[in-house]
Amino acid sequence: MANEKDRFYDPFHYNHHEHQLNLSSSFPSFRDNNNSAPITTQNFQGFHHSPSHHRTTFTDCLHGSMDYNTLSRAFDMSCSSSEVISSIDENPKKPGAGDSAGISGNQSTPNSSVSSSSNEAEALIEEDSTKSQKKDKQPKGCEEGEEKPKKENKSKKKEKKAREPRFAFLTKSEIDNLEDGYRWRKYGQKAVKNSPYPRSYYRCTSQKCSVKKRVERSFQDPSVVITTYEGQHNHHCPATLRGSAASMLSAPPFFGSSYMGSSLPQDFLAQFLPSYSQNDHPNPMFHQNLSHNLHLQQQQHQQHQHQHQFQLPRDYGLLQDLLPSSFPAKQEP
DNA sequence: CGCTTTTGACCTGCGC
DNA sequence: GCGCAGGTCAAAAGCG
Repeated sequence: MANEKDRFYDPFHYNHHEHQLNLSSSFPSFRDNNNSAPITTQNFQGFHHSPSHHRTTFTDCLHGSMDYNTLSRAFDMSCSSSEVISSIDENPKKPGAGDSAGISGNQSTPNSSVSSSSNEAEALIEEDSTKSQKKDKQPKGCEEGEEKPKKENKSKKKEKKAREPRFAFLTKSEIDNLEDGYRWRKYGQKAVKNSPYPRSYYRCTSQKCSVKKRVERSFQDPSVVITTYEGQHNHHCPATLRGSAASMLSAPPFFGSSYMGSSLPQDFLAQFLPSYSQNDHPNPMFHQNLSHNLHLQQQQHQQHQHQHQFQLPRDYGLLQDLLPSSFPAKQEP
């Protein structure tokens, strides 16, 4: 079933000094044509060696059916303020691949040198894609605004409702529910098989917005939070409307203050912005916030390097001080 | 009082 | 068909 979700794109390979995160090794669908060296457990962990710090260090790995919509959706929604280890788009895997693996981690990857987090990322994707393909159920009678018994509703729902695309992030944080500028209401929590950590289900509290997110902690690396967004907000980020601090939230986490002066955002933007024409982005605030934030951050970085210029959310707090020594330092003017 | 969280029950789909 | 696991519902409890 070859729909547009089955298209694969080359992953990003973020090379910054010797740091490289090549999650293509985790995803058989992806191979780096130029640099086949997969990330090893050592260099992956070295990259993230700081223990349980809240950092904004987007590394890379936009992956899977990574088209513009997915990206923009991710940028709009994934305002996680902690260290984003990887962002993963829904990856429809070939059928027959171990669906049961889920995030249980009992699957074997072709490349044994991938990090555990990468393994788990793959597992997550696998779970997402396969589940979303095979159980496209949305047994919500309440959405139609009618009060009917559940069974009646469900028996009616014969036709499969297309599931919203998902976008998952691995985030290194001690905080489970990361601030992303949107308001969420928790509607469920489930124990995850083979994991001591539960999975929480959240819905956007905005009316008519059906975006959901799942938050769970990696059982392999408890410092990693796996956040999976599903759907696209049909409204502005509430925090965006409340000043510059919030406006940061509307930009992706790697535009945060941690990277001021670093080349990563610029490099990253150089890859991305051509496809992000201002006219195209569904969220008019995106570019405004993005350019505004970058400009503001550069200005303030030069003037007040050691001060926090924004009213950052709780997990932004330590950003300035917590960059690992192995990470490229901010360029002093 | 209104909103959010908790939590047990329920539903659905898949594998065996 | 049954059991399992993921996902959702909704009443109750909690909170500001």
